[in-house]
Amino acid sequence: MIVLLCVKKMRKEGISPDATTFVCSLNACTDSGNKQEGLEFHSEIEKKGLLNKFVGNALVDMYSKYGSLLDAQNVFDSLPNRDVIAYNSLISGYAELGFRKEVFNLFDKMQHAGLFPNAITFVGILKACRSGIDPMYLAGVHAEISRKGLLGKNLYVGNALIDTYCRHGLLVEAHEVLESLPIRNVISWTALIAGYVEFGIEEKALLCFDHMELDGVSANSATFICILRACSSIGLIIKGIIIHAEIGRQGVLEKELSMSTAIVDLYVSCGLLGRAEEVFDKLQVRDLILWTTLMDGYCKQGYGNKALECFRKLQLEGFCPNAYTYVCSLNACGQQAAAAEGIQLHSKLHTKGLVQGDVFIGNALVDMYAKCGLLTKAQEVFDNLPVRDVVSWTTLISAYAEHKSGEIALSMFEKMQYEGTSPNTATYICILKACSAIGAVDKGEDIHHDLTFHGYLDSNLPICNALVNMYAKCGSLGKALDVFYQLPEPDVVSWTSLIVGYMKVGQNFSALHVFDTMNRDGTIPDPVAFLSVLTACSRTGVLDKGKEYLQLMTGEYGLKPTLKHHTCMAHLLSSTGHLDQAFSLMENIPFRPDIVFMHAILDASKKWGDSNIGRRIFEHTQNSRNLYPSEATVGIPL
DNA sequence: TTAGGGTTAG
Repeated sequence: MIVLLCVKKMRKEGISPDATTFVCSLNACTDSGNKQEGLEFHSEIEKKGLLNKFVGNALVDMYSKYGSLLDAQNVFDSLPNRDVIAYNSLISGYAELGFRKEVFNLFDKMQHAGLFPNAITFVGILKACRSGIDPMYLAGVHAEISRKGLLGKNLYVGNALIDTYCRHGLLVEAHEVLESLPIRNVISWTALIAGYVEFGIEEKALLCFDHMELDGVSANSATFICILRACSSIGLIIKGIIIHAEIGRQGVLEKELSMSTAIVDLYVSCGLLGRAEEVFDKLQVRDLILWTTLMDGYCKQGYGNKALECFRKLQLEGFCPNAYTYVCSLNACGQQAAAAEGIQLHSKLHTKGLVQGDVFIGNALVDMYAKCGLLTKAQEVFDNLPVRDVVSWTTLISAYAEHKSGEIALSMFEKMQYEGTSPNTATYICILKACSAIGAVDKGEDIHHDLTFHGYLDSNLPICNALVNMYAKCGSLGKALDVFYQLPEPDVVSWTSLIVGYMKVGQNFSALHVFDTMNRDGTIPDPVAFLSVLTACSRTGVLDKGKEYLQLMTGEYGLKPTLKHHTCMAHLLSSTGHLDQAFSLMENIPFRPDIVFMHAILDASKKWGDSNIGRRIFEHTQNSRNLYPSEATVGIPL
């Protein structure tokens, strides 16, 4: 800005800018993004015939940085002699926007012209290699950089190489490059940490962060943002709070909104809504990304209503929702089964042309309709999508699997592959769920073979769990056990699937035994595991054990029982003749009992011939709403 | 006087 003011002052004093003045002015325009003034300088330069090598290069650089690649190319083509700097400027411009072919053409051309690519050229080449290239090619570029001895001398090249490897998920290679560098700075470390976070290897990201500090390199805001994201993803709230305090000490928090966004994301993702709101409310300036982050967090925590409230508020504050915001609002509508609001959003998105224009929005719409139970609408939106990706298909398959249309889910799974889309982890989990819902164990076995063939079972615990669960629910306990015993480290989901498997074939005492084995094994039970073991208790009528497990759940593990847990206990109490205790449970739990709960007691009161309890239940029912007829039974669904 | 690296919601 100061440069441009100086030039103005110069002109007032009657001094004409020369080529050097123009170079400085063009750079000032480039840095400040002052496009209009840059264009004016360009035409003045042309008029005055001041286009020398330096001015030309500054122009190429300016247009490249503006992303006006046609203009950059035109200036470049008009230069009588192009040096390495001209090539590098244009290469960087094309690389920034992902025009790989142009970058590689220029790279060849400069060498044919007898020019030697330098470190800066390779930074551009690496940027062009961020996506869409064979990793083998990247290894070749790496070899060439090493051969030229550029890695030891120039930190920029090393850092760009780390980043490029990371973007391909080649984290071992990226880490090796970092280790091999004679000097590393905060950017080298941050690039690697970002890579680990992006590919879900948060533990390694955190190790790198510690290593970096031991190396004497201080984190900056970019590093903090990455590490906060790691904490948020794996729910490492204590570490997150420590980082938050550290950021506060360094006083960098107020400067960057993106850092506050990462902190809000951390708290909301770890369920500390109060803290998230506190940080959010204190901010003087807010942007759409911050609002959307809060909305997304609310959705993930199951507060779709709060997310929709945000959606209204942010618009009142004058923000115009973008595709991300709409995706979050659609998620919230689905979660709340708010069909009316969802339909309203759909028509708005349709008017804006976003339904056809953005596959994420299309997918979110399919999901919203599915979650609202409007499967015909979901199918209709899906059919009209101009592009369908694996997420579109998986959303639809999941919709049918969830709504007891396992057969349709299976046929969609076939159609998806026929139309050339390969299933991913999420698709396989959905389709295995569909198989278990309709007892299609044969189809499940076919999928098992596919999964083995594609090597999924060696490393993918969620898929293995879905397989154990599918065999268990289909009553093929032996096959469920076969998969289970192959698992190097079964988790609570694997164990719970096995418990369900034993119950499915009526071996309820064995189910209890599995739970005890899991506990001895050191696997921490979750609410679903407790629901499964309480179901087994209620089926076998072992009241003492049931009370023991509930005590374990609330005492040792500090978990809050849900209505379903209480329903198991009510069933257990009443079926063992303790109707009074069951009734008092009903009166004392912090939930309104549903029809399943009522039936659990009513059935037993018939069995024990206690019409008095029956009457009391009936009276209680009269006072309760929400007692729709239900197909649900006591405990975990088998 | 001209070229270069990491972070920010689906």
